[in-house]
Amino acid sequence: MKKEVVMDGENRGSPSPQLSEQRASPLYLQLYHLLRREIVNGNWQPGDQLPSEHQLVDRYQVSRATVRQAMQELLADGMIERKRGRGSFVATPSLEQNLVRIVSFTEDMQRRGMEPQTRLIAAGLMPATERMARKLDVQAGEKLVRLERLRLADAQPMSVEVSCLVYRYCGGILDHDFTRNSLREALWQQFDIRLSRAEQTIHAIAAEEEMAELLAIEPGAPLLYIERVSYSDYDVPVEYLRLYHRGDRYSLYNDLRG
Amino acid sequence: MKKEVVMDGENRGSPSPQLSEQRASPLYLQLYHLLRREIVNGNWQPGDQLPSEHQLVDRYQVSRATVRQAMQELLADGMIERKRGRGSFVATPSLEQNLVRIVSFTEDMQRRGMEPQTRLIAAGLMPATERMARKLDVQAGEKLVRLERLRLADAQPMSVEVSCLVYRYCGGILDHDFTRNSLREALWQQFDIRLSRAEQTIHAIAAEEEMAELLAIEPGAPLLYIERVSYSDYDVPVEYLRLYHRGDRYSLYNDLRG
DNA sequence: TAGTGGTCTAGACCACAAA
DNA sequence: TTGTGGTCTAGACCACTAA
Repeated sequence: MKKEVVMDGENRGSPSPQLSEQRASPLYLQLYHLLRREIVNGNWQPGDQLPSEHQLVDRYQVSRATVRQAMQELLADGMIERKRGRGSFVATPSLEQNLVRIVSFTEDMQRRGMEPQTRLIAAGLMPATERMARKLDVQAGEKLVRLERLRLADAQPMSVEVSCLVYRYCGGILDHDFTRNSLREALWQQFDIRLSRAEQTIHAIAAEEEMAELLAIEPGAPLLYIERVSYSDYDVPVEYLRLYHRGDRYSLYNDLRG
Repeated sequence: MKKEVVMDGENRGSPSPQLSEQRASPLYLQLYHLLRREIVNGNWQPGDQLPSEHQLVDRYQVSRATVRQAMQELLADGMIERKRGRGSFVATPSLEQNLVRIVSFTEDMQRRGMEPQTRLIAAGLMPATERMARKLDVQAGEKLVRLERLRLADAQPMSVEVSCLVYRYCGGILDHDFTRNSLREALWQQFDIRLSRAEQTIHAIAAEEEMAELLAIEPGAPLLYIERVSYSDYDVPVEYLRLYHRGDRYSLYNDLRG
């Protein structure tokens, strides 16, 4: 860098044309989000080469270490691959990612080479049960939005998703067409709520009669059942989601360290 | 650092008393493994404070960035927590770790606050089936060690583990007492094989009659079924493992990024 | 106030891949 | 030979915690 300005916390020497000088968040995180957006929005496709570290240093006027830290985050997300001597490339999305990132059903099915489709089973309001209230950190009885959708892959039932959202945060969300648009998208665009992280548990359960009928399987057939609580930027629980995946059609994949 | 020696790749100025000067592996990885060992061996207990970055810099004569890189790896493993202004601490093992690291049944159960126990169902040799051969990258019919164990928690059946190992790599392993000692331990001590990573898939299946009997459940009851291939340091597949967990007693947990 | 981890810079040498 | 990412150093300022 050509800056001779001493860093003083207020102004570290006009960081870049595009990274905020207000230091709302660390430079490496700003750069991370900026690059991530290019990938998520599809501006950069799987296999595409990212700008080199050197180019990013030049373009955003930050040090190489800062660029590398941003890249490291993308790597941890599984969004890029890096090859010494060659460069950094947008990763081909893998099945593993649905145990690392929050992935939409549509995206998930496309990776599996299947045609996704959605049917709305039910949409309405309900009071929070004890269990839901605990998970969402609200009072029992608090008004929730309940959304039940059947997901199909290649025209065959794959999963049932039951979403429960805190009404207080996203009242008008029921106006949305959930068979066409993603719930996450709606939360973001209409209510400025970004789901920044989630916690989930994974179980094997037997299908109850009602669920079996929806999924076109025998009652008692095994389901991969996932319970997930998603949190906003401010670490407030926003959604309590239950996923019922057909055991004969759906599985998860991941890597372990030794 | 007080070195005025210029780094030249052969000798970067006698790095430290305890980190190899031969640069067999990067300094930060050596330090990572060194610290990791202290934790895995139980020399440092959950909640214990690790030496500060500054102390590690002094002790091992490396730069702070190198220390931080080692710490970063431990953090990614979920083995430590770091608190600004306080220090780094050995993490209390969480249930999440069995989706991040290879965790022994014993360790897993202790985290769940249960008493682990093992019964040997079968141990012997068998020829590799087509499927196994593919997974282990050997010829179909190649001699494998097969090990079947029933795992109990609080004296109740929890899981069945079926291990298949390439006989060529670890012939004499059957002499081991697998109800008392871990398979990983034996591979390491007797054959110098370290399982450095693994790939797994997670399914929900219905218990077959035989499995149901072992696990003391009804035939058809849901199982969390995991298929795992573990690789050695040299990225050679060593073990093909099948885990059958009782759906009513066992579940997995993990965090997602937004 | 002293000590911790978090962020950032500027610059170096390295191994690796491709032309 | 050039350009890439991988490793490493030395030193700086910051925010946070606890005494």
